[in-house]
Amino acid sequence: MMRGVSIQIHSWAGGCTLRKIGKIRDVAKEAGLSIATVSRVVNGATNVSQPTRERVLKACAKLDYVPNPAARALSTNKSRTIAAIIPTIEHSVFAKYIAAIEQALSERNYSLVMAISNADEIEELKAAKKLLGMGAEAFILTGAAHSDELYNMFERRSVPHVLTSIWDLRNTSATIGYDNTALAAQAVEFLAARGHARIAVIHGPLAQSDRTQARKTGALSASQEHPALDFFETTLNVAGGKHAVHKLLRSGRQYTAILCFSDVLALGTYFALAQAGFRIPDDISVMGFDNLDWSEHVVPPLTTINLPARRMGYEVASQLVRHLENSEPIVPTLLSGQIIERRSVHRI
Amino acid sequence: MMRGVSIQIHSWAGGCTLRKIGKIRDVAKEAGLSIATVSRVVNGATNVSQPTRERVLKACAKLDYVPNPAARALSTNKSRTIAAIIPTIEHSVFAKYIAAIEQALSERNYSLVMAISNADEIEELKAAKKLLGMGAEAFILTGAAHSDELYNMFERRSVPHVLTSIWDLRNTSATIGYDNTALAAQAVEFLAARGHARIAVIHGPLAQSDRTQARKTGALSASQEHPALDFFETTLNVAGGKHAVHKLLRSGRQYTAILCFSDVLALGTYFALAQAGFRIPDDISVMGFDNLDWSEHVVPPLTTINLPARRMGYEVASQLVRHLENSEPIVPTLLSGQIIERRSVHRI
DNA sequence: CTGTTAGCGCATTCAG
DNA sequence: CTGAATGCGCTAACAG
Repeated sequence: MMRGVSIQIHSWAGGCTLRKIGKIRDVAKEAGLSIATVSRVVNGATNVSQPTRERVLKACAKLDYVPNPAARALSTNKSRTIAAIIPTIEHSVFAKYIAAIEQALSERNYSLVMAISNADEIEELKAAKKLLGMGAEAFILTGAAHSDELYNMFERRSVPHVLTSIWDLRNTSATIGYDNTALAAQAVEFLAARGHARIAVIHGPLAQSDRTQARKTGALSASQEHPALDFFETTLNVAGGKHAVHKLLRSGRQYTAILCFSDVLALGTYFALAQAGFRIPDDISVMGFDNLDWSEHVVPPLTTINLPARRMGYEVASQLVRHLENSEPIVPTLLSGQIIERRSVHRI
Repeated sequence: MMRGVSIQIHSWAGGCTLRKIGKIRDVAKEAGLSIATVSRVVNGATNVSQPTRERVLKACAKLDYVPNPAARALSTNKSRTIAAIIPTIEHSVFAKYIAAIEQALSERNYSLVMAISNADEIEELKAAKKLLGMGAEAFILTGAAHSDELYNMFERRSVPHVLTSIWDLRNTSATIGYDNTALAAQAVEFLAARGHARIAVIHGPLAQSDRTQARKTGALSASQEHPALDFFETTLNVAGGKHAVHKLLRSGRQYTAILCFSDVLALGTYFALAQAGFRIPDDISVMGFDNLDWSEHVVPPLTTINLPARRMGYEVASQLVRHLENSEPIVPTLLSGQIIERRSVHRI
């Protein structure tokens, strides 16, 4: 191993005086104190006299001292790193959610390592192993459907983890999220209350998402024969929404409303309907799920269900940090979503 | 410090036999070999006999051995962590880009730590310091506009970094991206070639984005009085696109085409135009920038400029890893974007 | 091919 | 309030 030799091949680094970046020992020498004292002030211990503290701080500044995170992690057995595994980050509510987690973690001086599982349990397991092997202290997962091996690994190593985007007390892992079942039921009731008796429901792949499954269950529980519900499964993107509408139109059945289990699908629905010459909400009502930032700006503004994505990210991150730092238990938390009534649903 | 004591308060962890997770010494003991040998096979050294290797592997499996990343990082002075700072992750091409980086890094057993700067140099600097203090070995930035202090920090510590989403050889830092100026010029030429003589250009905040500035420069350079260009600055989201169109309509000038410097703005444009009773492209043409995944599914399908976001993410990640591992230089790379002609632009 | 050993940089006892 | 000494778990010389 070449110790102390730093190779430098960046053309942009030429011509500058590169003082050596200080380690804790250098700072101690510079300040004429011991490394223990330096460590104390750097870590905010209170048992250091004010003059000493200032001497150390000055030395730190002079040497541009940044504690080596690996050494610190090795010594404390804490990496200050939390992992999040999400099914996808593109065109979805997850971007919002991840942004919130990142921010909350950042404020607490933690870092986020992220992996994308593509809604695949095997990929997820692989990612989790890698993340663990990179020092993640805790995991944020989406939904409750994960491989047994993943759960076993967490259990075996006592890795704190929380399940998000769902609300399911049957689960033994801590859960912070919203109740997809109840929310979908509310959506159906909302539509029924406005006189819709035959509703087409467009949703993403059931096999890949227990959130979608929960929503379907909820919709079904709210209908009980009335209103009549027909389900159309499709891919979870704008194209999928369009295809589903085409199919639904060809089915020949007369729907007065379309409920989409994602705003992205609703956007596709808007375009397919426009193409087919239907006006929203006069000819047919459309309702979404997610309340993405553009949902209120489509025409007509989309009636949808607001999901507390930001709040969820914030809550998960802060609870996990509290747990890691003070061993506070993770308290299962139900966050509320709500129907945002705009202009895309008509009363019949 | 409490060493070796792992606190466990997860209700879900009860009832399972928690064998102690092995360290390298435990594995060595289990296999009846030295820790050096274990280290060798774990790190894929070739100078280990096959039988020995197998004994080690078996012991690793038995003890569920995962090398401690902090110890490894401390010893090798390498964290296998790369940082990316992006302006935003929501509703944008950055989600796609980050997904690509994550994937490429993941394949090489690196991890990505991400921060969101909200297009603010001060926030960015703060984030970079934190990320550095968390062990990031290299940085991926967006654009070329960064605080001097950030550049100095990188120079002083010899931190490899690459600027992305732009192409600017005047810059001293390595750059991997696309040529916003040229692409915007092409867009204007494309429109001009189809007979558009008066074009409204809608774009996001210039002050926050040198990419937007470059696009404006490019558009201007391609017009030279003809076609006539009017610029409308707005917020970079669907609402912004709508507002800009409202303003542009109120201006009273007759535009035959609207060029949006982002597909997100184009989406807002679609809705504003629909609201105002204009048909695309019969009454007015619309062109975008980004080629987001839904762009081909809006109605009419959006003519736009494809940005190589995925390829860029992949390229940056792999070059950075090669640089870190083999000291290969980062080669400035221009990736090509191209006009995707669909149905939203009319020939006059 | 395998084992012994010396740090990596830091936090934290334990003395003083 | 401050300092000296120990070890976190691992990699990489170096010896055999």
